[in-house]
Parts: sequence; structure tokens; C-alpha cells
Amino acid sequence: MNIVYAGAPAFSVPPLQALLEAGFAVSAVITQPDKPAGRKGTLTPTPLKAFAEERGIPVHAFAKIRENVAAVRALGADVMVTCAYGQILTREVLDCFPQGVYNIHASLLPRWRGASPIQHALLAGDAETGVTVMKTDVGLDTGDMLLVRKLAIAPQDTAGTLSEKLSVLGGEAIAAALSELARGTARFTPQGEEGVTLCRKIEKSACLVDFTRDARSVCNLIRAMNPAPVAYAYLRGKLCNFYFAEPAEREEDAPCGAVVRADKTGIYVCAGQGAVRLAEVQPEGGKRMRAADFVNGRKVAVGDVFGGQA
RNA sequence: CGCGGGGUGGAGCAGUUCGGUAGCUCGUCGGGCUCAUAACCCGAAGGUCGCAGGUUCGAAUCCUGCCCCCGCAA
Repeated sequence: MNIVYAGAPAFSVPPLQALLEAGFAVSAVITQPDKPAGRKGTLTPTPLKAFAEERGIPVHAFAKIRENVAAVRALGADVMVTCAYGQILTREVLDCFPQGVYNIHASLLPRWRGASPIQHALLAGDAETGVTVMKTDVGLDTGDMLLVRKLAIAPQDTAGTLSEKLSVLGGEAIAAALSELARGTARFTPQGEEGVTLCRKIEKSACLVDFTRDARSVCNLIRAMNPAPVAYAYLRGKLCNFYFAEPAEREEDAPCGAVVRADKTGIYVCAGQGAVRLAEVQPEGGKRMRAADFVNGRKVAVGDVFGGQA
């Protein structure tokens, strides 16, 4: 079985690695074009491209895969595996692979179809999530499911930690799925009509923390946006990013966003319901640090208020 | 040349405008108190003030060049 693997971000690396280790023949990798990154705007290859080149696998970076159907067909592969590739595949692209196109999706389909399943599972406070290997059709993550792996979401999970766990799970899942496919024992299950939810790409504007919301929601937002694009609010005229927080008891009444306690255990901010204990923050221009360090430097104290504007 | 913040004992910061060899909140180590403590008290160790030049009697503080880190925007 000759495989082409399409992906781009770090999330898509472990599954490819798993396929290689399982002995599958991956003849080519398709990814997104290099993009300017960082303050210098240095042209940077996708993590998947970097990994593939390390392993000596030919890499194709199409700006638009649907406009390169001939090149894709010329790869002469039997199947394509996609994982966070980020481009919609047209019928013509799908038809390039006689044994089909399979996608590794980071949610328990049909919940969280779309671009940001991990973030949305956290935002919604889901107790569990997982990965689904599905046969890609022309709809958005609507294809028949081949294999599902579940994973409980821990209280201290963030999009970053979940992403790491799920990508490893995805590797196991895709290797198992392709084995079944090769043996002819694969069974496909249509996605149900029940529980379908869609998620779009996260906008930075959705990352501004609204402390009038309940503590649980605020903490979920912060977890969902870590490590990117990062939830934030303004303090003393400057932006302050939040990396991790958890709900806490509120002992005294104060306006939403007001700091009611600040010590080595964290920064406690009054929320719509309860309080939020900020554990890890990053001031504008500064490094990411424990909330306690921020307090030690006296950059925040009881009485300060986190707001929506500088 | 996209905009901006910053590099000071292990951590986070003050001190830089108006030069005179360094301070705060923690942490660490030792001792004390307490049934107990992410509590409190006493004491101690620990700093090439990013690097290299320059000005000066004297520079963390002024001038020049360089390196590195970070927020926003892409």
C-alpha cells in the first residue's frame, strides 16, 4: 500500500512517525507552503515538512492542492492520509487515490467537525474527547468513521497538552486503521445525525477574557487558548496573557475582574461566579511566568482590575 | 527597515531622568516558634548590573557597536 501523507502543524507529525514505525510505505508528504513566522518574518517550513525532510521523504507544498490535481495523481499512491492539513479536498483530489483518503480528526465525530476541535472541546467543558479516523468525502468531516479512540480530558489539560496526547493517539489509530484496511477487515460506520457540532477557526477576538462570565467558563477559555492564540486581558494599561487558571472560591465580594488576593499561590480574580486563580501569566514584553513571580515583582496587587481595554 | 517592551544574586522586579561600587518581594541554607502551616520570628550564603569599546577621578547609570529574550502585527 503506497501512501501519501498530508498535514502541516506539529500535530500532524506523530501520526506520520507512527506510520513509518509501523512499516507503512509513505512515498510522499504534502504540506502547506513555507510561511513567514516570528518577528523577523523568516520563511519557515511547516513542522511536518521539516520532519519529512529529515526522514528523506519527498515533500510537496501546494498553495492550493485542488489546482494541482495532476501533480497529485502523478504521485501514483493508493491512499492518502490527512491530518490537520488545512485545505479542503475536492472530488478530483479524492479520486486520485484508488483506495481512498483517510483523515485523522481530533474529536469524537460527529461532535466538533471543523477547524478547531481540541479548543472547542475544552471551551465547552467536555469530559472526554478523542480522535476519529474517517474516510474523507466532499463534506467537512462528514465521512464514514473507521476507528475511534477516546481520551478523558484532565482538569489541568490545555489545548497544548491535549494536542500532544491526541496526536499520539491519532498515530496509533491511523496505524490500526490502515492495517485493517490492508487486511480487508475495515468496517465503516456512518456518522450519526445526533450530536453534530461545527467549529470554526478561533479568532483572536474570542480570546479576550470577560470576567463577568463564571469562573469555570473563564478557566476553560484560558485552557483552550494555551499555547495559542492565548487568552488575555488588560492590567495597568498593559496586555497580560493568561496561560493557566483554575476556578477558586470567592471569599469576598468585588467587581468582576478585580484582584481579590495575590500571593505565592496565585492571583485571584473575581469572576461572575466564584473566582479565578491565575497560575501562569505573561505580561506584555515579558516572559511567561508563574503568577507568584508576577506578584513578587509587584506588577499586580489586590485592588488592581483586569479589564477589556488598555 | 512594521510597532513596542526588556536583559541587575536561583525567580520576579526597583534603581538609569539629576554618574559616586546595589535594594525589594520571594526562593535557598541554618536556627527558633507552633498540634500544625503555601503562617510567623532570627540569621546566613549568593551579583562579571547581557557583551565589547569609549567619556570620567569614578558608570548598573552617559556615548558607540553587537548579542539575546518577549508582547502586538503579519
